[in-house]
Amino acid sequence: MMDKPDKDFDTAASSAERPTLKTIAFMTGLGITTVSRALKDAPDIGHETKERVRLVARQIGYQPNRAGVRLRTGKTNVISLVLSLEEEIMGLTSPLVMGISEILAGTPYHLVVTPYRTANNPLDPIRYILETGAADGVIISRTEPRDARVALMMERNFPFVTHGRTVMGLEHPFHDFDNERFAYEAVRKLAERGRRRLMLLEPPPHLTFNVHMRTGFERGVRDFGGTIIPFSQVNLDSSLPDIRAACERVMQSSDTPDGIVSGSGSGAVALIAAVEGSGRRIGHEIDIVSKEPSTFLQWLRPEVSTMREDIRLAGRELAKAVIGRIDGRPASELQTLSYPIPTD
Amino acid sequence: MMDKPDKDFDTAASSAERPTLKTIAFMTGLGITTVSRALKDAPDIGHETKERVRLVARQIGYQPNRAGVRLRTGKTNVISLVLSLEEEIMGLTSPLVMGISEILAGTPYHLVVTPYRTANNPLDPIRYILETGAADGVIISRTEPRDARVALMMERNFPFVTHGRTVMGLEHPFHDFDNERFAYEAVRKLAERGRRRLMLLEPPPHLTFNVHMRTGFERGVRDFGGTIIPFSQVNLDSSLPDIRAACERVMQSSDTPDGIVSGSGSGAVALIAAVEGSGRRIGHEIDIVSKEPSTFLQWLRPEVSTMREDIRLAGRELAKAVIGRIDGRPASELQTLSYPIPTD
DNA sequence: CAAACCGGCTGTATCGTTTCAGTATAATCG
DNA sequence: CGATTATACTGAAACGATACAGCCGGTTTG
Repeated sequence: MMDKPDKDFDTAASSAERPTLKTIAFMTGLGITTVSRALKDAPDIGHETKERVRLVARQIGYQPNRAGVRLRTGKTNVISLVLSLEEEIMGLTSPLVMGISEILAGTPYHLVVTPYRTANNPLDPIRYILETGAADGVIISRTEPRDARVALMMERNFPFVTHGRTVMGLEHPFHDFDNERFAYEAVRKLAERGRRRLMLLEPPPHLTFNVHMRTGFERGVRDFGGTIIPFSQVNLDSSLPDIRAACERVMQSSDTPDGIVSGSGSGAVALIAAVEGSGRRIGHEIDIVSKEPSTFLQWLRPEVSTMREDIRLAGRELAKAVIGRIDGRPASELQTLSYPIPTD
Repeated sequence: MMDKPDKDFDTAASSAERPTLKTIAFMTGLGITTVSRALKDAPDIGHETKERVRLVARQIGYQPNRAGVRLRTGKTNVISLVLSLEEEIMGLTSPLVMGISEILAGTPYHLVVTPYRTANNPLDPIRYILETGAADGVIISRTEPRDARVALMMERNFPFVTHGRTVMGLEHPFHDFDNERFAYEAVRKLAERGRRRLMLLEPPPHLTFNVHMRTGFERGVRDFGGTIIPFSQVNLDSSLPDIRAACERVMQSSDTPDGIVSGSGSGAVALIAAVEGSGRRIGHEIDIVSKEPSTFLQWLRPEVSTMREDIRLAGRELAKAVIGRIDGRPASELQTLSYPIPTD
């Protein structure tokens, strides 16, 4: 039967097993406590001892057991990226994840993706994280002006950062793209081409950047002249076929635009299809300015004027901000804005 | 100074703190062990007792402490998605992550994104996970025919799934898109339009699906007739400007194609730009067939024939496969293929 | 009728780490 | 010189969960 496994020769120095503090303690002849404190550079450990411990630790490739640390201290070394499962529509998740990962790679933090269905309460994942202590910090997007998630995490004093700003008189870390500027510059471009009847494919109304983009748009129209063609039946969250259909309807109405601003690259695709479907040619009867995440439009429709939003950068900034917050830096130092990048 | 925190009224039943087994044990009057075993539906616990425990647990919203479980059992409840930081190029990370999350949402598993730089050894993240026991299962992509990561994980008998197949006589879980079929059908389409001088923008040579796609392409050319215009200076990993430049060169040479197959949507964009830049019109002097991840091309260049690859589905299949493997199901049951989706 | 068995429950040890409250030795002080 | 203090180190307890080896009262068995 020979069932008894010949374990427990692991008094300390076994080689196959993963090294722990105990292993180092045995090898150096020190106590576990001493090793622990030496590795954290505590002031009450002798200099030479620290050196010795560090050397051994490096040699045997010691890495603290995450479960042990987490159980004892509550520190998870996890950053949670909270995403709507439907977010894909905008396809901006890839670069965001990459940007975050890039920063986290140099830290002990792991990135955990925590999804939720927009149908459900977006507070659910936040509650989960708060209640179970699943992460040390959270990154959220689709930020609303009065965002319940922000309120909740502020109240609990939990480190987080938002992709997008809020309007609730609470100081918290954020990174945002200057959508107001984008829209303003977009209108300027259209005006320069003599366009006067302007239309905006806007962000979903409940999200903060809806206000920003519309503000920029309206300010542009005011400053550069023109009229606004309403187009609020659809928004950037609408399906592309819906956007296309809505745009086709407008193009067949009596009140048609000669300039369109699109808040996203994929939205622009639908608009282009609709516009061209109506027999109009971009650059001739009508102009379009779009935000472009990658390099698509620029090549397929050079007539469409674009400005880039660097989402990977956003990821990096967001990661730096949460970590900053976890490290106790004040929120006011962790608020950054990025600007439209010209794509000539 | 009133510094002493009034903790430790937590003998068991405190309400603010997160409930543990101890809490339930106190409330039910049972031992901690009993509660633990009752919740796992162990056979040696009375029926009524189980009911009682379950009821209380549900009432107070008990959730096992992950660190506790992990420390004791080694079970992490983590699935690690190992990604190249440069993978973004193909932009397929979003839907992949969404698909995986969708499945994981119904399980205790969390999704951790583990990045690496392609410059470094792709084995690094695998070694890290293996050595630190950072996950219960791994999902890898950019699979090679003789993939060292696969060999390593098989040897250690560690649960994983590959996005793409290998050719090393080892039976392991995978999900793959039938790129051979895709290329074959692509050639068929071109042939139907009378195209005879065919060119393929192929996957990176070291990845398995390079072989698949080329096999399908070559089989198609053989079956439907035509000649192959070599185009191996660039591949799907090349930058779009590089692809464009290479394609422009070909279009100016004496040996020009009249039909092109593109292994990716973004690659197609570069090809289109080059082709049109050379004065040729798609659908007239030349035809292009492309794989399309989203709905872009179809609308901007309806002349380009496309077939969709459902990456979100891939994410779902991959997630199901790792979990299956973790649950001990044989690899042979966890191998799936998905097929090109016509985009009419 | 003692022995074996069974159902249902529980105490203890353990995973790896950190915190707390020390201890031992040597140096400093009045 | 005894008492204080600093320096360098250490054992025990705890975080929450699970595996293991019991325990106890009652029934079956030979």
